[in-house]
Amino acid sequence: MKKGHQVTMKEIAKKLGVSVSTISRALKDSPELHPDTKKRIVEMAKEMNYQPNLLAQSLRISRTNTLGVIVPEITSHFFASCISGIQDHANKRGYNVMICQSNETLELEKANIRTLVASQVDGLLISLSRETNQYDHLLDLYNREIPFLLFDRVNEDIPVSRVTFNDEGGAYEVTKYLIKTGCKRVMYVSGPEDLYISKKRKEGYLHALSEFGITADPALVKISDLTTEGNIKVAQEIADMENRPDGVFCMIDPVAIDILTSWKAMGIKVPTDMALAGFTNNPTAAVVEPPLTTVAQPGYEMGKLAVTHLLDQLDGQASDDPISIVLETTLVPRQSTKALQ
Amino acid sequence: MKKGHQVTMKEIAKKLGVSVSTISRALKDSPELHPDTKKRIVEMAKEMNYQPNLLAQSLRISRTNTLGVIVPEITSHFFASCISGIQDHANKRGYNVMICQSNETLELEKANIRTLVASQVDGLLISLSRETNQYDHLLDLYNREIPFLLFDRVNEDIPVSRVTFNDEGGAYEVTKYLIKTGCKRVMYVSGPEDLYISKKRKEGYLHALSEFGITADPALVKISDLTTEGNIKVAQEIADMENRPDGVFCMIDPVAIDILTSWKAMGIKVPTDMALAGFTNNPTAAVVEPPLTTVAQPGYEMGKLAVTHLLDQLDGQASDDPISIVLETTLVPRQSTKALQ
DNA sequence: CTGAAAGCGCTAACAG
DNA sequence: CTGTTAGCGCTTTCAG
Repeated sequence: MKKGHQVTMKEIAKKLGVSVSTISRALKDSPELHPDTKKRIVEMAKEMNYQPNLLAQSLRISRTNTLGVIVPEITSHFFASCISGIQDHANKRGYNVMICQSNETLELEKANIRTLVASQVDGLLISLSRETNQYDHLLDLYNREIPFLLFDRVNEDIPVSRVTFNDEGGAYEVTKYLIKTGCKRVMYVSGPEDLYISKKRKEGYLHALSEFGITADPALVKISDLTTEGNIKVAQEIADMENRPDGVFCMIDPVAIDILTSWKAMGIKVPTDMALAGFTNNPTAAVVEPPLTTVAQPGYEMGKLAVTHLLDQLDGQASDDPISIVLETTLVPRQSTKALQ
Repeated sequence: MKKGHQVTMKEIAKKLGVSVSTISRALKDSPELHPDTKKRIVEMAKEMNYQPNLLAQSLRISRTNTLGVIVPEITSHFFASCISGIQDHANKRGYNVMICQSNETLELEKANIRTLVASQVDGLLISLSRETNQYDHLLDLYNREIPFLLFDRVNEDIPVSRVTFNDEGGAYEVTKYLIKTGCKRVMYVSGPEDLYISKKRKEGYLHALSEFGITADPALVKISDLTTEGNIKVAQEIADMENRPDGVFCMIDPVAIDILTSWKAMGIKVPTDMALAGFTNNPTAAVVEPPLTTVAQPGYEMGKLAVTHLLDQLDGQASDDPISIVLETTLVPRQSTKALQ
């Protein structure tokens, strides 16, 4: 299939007997131009259904007005919300967005960066894959002075702006809530330990424990690989414990939901036998039975802040010095935990 | 913030004392080139960390190897799955993807098309917004011979390939299932009547009724505007009916879930008082209580088929004549309906 | 086997 | 106010 012909400035110029530069000027509403010729040109352009070739324009002005976005998984509701926020606010400022997903692999993350850079995007918004434990590709971006920032899944060693949630604070709040609703032995189900959020949320968990004078018990921290199978395994392990926890805080909602489902099948009641809480506030969290207590992370807002900061840097409204933007989370109490007294 | 300098072929040429065309040939592994010079060039390119400028390349060969995708809503799990399928398979064939969302508005749909076309994408994959009831922008694409196809939210009057689900068949199956599990009065809760899927699924619903010799009762078709408020209103109306249905098939899962939630609050039991079924198989459908009987639509697969067909057309492996690809759906029986006897 | 030259569509000095 | 010219980075004839 071959694309049909696109009208160019040259053709308008020929038809009107003027030069291409005049066309160019007329179409960008240059002041130094006779109003009449301008009018003639604009009308003719419309009549011929002229559409500028952004490729040529970008090549010429060496700016594409396009940003690249890399997320681990587009089908995750949270990342989809981020993208939505990024796109809306990029468009608002005249920018387009190219979205890629790394499918949680370092290899694709690198490949995505390569093609986005080759496509001459003006900047990049990146959320790291789970696999990413080495950062040459990011340092390379940094060294080549390609503007980018990290959001949500960040690394703190790269001298670049990042947008994160107050993960520690959110985890602290939910753990505190579990304790205040009567839990004496609160467990934390973490993801792989090298993940940024695994660490941060554990810090919040530990912080809450210590605040209530509870000694952290290593038996009350479990690690899931975050697959459904892994989550089910953890659910089983907890059920098998001689001295079960009475409250379980899971690093992310899907873990909590898998555990909830497993427990249901085993006849374990939530929250009476054990209370359960998650993190993220996925749509599913609201509809499971019982509805899941969790911590809301406004993804759209994160996307908006991230893209706004990057664009501010690009057009000089913000300093190039890296900053860290931290969004607050909100505890969403539901029925998977007991009520406050 | 200014982007750092990017290495160009010119610079490699100067450093090596050869011409730019030689660099170009070496980098695309042209056979008519001395192996030694080729090797020297490739090594130098790597050393200098050369990255081709896709913009310049695309302008020259008038092909971008980029496809544009427009979906109504990126945060919908179904569309996110489609995008995922599109992206994976586009990448596999050396294409990039630019994703846009119309936010269910005609205006943004048009604007998205305009910028994607201006960006010289090689083709477009479009799923129409709910608002789209006029098709000039698509006919324009058609007249300008820009390759595109429609998927899921399609219009049948545009002479262009489309990829859809067998909506009628899916609706037929689920209605039949409701009848076979004992429902005598099955209701259909539709979306706005001009929507393609509203019509198709209604056809399937009516087909099943007639097959069982049941006369369609206009009181057993309700229309929701698909907002949560609208859905709740419908739930209330059903509850208020003197002669309630005993089975309700909703056009999409969110409607069913909102109704389920409303009914729960009113003390109506599902499926004993009324059975309930949806369509799409959203992640939430599996976790509500009771789990929702629904019809699965493999979004990833749809994306894959759509992009594969478009790329086949682009590189001549498939005819340019429009075809209609219809994917089958799968009934997913769960506990929101009674069991088969 | 390699180089020179033209040109993709556009913008931006520089002249007039 | 408008045209001429050069060139963004790359590919591709056409010569040699």
